[in-house]
Amino acid sequence: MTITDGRRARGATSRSAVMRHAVDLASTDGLEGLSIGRLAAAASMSKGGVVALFGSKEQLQLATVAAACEVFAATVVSPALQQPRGLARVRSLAELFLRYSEQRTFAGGCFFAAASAELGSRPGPVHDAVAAAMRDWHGFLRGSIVRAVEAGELSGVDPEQLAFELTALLDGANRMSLLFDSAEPYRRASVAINRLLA
Amino acid sequence: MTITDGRRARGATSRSAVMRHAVDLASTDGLEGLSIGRLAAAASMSKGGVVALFGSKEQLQLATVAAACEVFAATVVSPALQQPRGLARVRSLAELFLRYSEQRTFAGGCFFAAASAELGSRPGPVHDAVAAAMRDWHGFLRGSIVRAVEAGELSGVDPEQLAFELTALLDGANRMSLLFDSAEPYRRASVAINRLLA
DNA sequence: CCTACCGATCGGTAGG
DNA sequence: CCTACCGATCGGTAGG
Repeated sequence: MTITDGRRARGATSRSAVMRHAVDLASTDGLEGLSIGRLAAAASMSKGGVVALFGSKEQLQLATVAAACEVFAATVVSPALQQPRGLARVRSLAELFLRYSEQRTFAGGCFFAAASAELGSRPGPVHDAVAAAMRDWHGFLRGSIVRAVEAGELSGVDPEQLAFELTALLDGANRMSLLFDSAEPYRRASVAINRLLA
Repeated sequence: MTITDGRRARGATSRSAVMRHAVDLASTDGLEGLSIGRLAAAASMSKGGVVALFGSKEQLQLATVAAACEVFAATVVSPALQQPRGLARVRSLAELFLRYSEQRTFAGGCFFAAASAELGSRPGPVHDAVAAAMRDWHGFLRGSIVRAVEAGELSGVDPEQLAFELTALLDGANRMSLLFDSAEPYRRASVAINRLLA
């Protein structure tokens, strides 16, 4: 027996439409700066409508983090899966991340860099969701490095240590590019990463 | 002829007392989240009093950035000047930065990491003040590296490139330690920095 | 999904 | 430095 609930289908469509605005607003103004009123205005909707869709600001923030995860997965992780396991995939992940940041997939640069800086020292469910997303990403990167080590393409390497250094360089390039409005940090990061993966 | 303006002297004392609270609030809640009302409450003062001392929120933010610069200079830069020019000073700067972050000199970790992430994509005088502070710090680090190269203590090194990599590792350690509430990133950063400076 | 409304807080001003 | 106040906006509720 199929339930044909038109309201639920419309709700899902509305949610994803509003979500696009939410992710953009949060990437520039932060998850705390993402207000229900301004989001409603951006989505040409009433405040009550946004509240009806998401319930509370915290749930809106959690939905926004989840939506950003999907964008990140589609932009960085999925394309890298087209590459064979091992060093090629590690290189691909680094390059795709730099492109994702440089092309300003999110208006305010890497969504997770902004979110983790904003929530780094404030406990709560939203902090935990951001930390979990970062853990997933680090874990995926580290796993990819492990494959490269197993294949003998990287020798004398501690995967955890290399994962730390790669993410530091990727995030550093994102931050400095935003702060100084320059593309040079991306080239600096590439140079360092190529040396680490040589 | 000496001007003895008791009000001005009292104003300066009050300002620096309020400033200490402002820097702490901004390091956890961000420069935008630093509200005049909560700062007044933290300093046991009326809102009007805070406004009288600083004039506007933007001027309060600028004063807060300046105060954070002084703390950073006293905690990281000045002690490093005790070391002789060259590689010893570069090592000292890196170690002092990691200690400054790990000891939570600011409640929310490195003040400038938080501020630059928050204001990275929002133009204005406060953004410019933060960017200028970061530029000074990078310039000092790069200059210290140049001395080490000139002294023959670092060979085959591009100072600009090395400065980028060091700051990426230092900021990366700060961010990951805050996000995951762990001291491990500091050890990872030390390992990488020791290799770069070997 | 809407309108209408709630109490709280925002940055800032007036006047002393 | 204070009190008293301004209009705007905040997150959220009520009722439909």
